[in-house]
Amino acid sequence: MSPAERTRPTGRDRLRDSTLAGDLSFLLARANARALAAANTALAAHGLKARSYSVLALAADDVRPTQRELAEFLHLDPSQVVALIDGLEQRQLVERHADPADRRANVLTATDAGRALFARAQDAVRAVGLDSLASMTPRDHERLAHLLRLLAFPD
Amino acid sequence: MSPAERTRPTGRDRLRDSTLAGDLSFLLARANARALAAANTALAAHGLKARSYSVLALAADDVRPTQRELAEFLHLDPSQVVALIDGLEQRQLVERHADPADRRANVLTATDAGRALFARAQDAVRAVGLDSLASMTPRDHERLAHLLRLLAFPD
DNA sequence: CCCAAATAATTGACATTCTCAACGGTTCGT
DNA sequence: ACGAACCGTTGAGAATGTCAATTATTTGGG
Repeated sequence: MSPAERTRPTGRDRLRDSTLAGDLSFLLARANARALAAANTALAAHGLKARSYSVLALAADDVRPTQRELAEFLHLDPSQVVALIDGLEQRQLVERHADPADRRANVLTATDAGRALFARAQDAVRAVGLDSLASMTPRDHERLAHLLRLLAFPD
Repeated sequence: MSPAERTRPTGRDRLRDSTLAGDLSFLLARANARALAAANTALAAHGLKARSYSVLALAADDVRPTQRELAEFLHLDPSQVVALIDGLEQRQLVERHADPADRRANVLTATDAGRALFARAQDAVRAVGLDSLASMTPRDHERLAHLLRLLAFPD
């Protein structure tokens, strides 16, 4: 143990005791950064990232979203959705279908291969997700989800 | 009301009922995206972004962090911290001080102007932050902070 | 019905941010 | 004393974010 660690708080603790560390937005950002990093490493083996995983998840869930709906839901620019879907479509994981009700819009669906890959990717994400949440009771987990929903969907 | 809205769930609701929408990581990402956007628009008037605001906050809070500590705490690459501090230092808001205990390290402090700007920026952030949290009781607010801390600082 | 305005997807340009590798100066362990 | 590890810095290249313009389609008002 170094002298500094005995005589005064270590740098890590000084930062954790800071005003910023008590700020909800900061905690949100840091928790998200951690979850994102964990998810991305888990998904890398399947050739996915958090973004493409989210798109694939919605396509595989029979939500049949249009690209605009995806953009709003994932907080992305419509042009980013184009690139995202291009990548998945080239890998034959998803398909664009012209919406019969509005031929401007494309409805996104998953192929069988897309559903299969998503199932595997979901398992991988769940496996690492447990690391951080193992110490949290199911009750707290549900509480957290509820409170986050209030922030994620305020209206 | 359009026929589609009466006969089946609207696109927005279909997405919110999806499996992905129940995922904690997704809620975290979306809540963070919203908070970040709100903070950034509030900070723009002061020439700050969430990142530079965070750095300034720690400098103004007498935490005296080194650049490496900042990088770890904010989940940034050390090279990004350099650019961030360069910007703040050129505006005379913060100062780099060689750490007497370790001359490789720079300790960051805030100038009087930096503290003054931070105080104003903090007010601006608080003003918009209340919008999303107004419907949340102080009790829930504290619960959420506690649960997020578990995810943000797992060790 | 017709036309202007609004909307969905796409493209391309540009800025910002992320990620890495390399380097000089400093400290640490042995 | 010496090699390994570490801090800050620089620079390059990839990935992401942001925005304007374009085409095709829908919508609403006259």
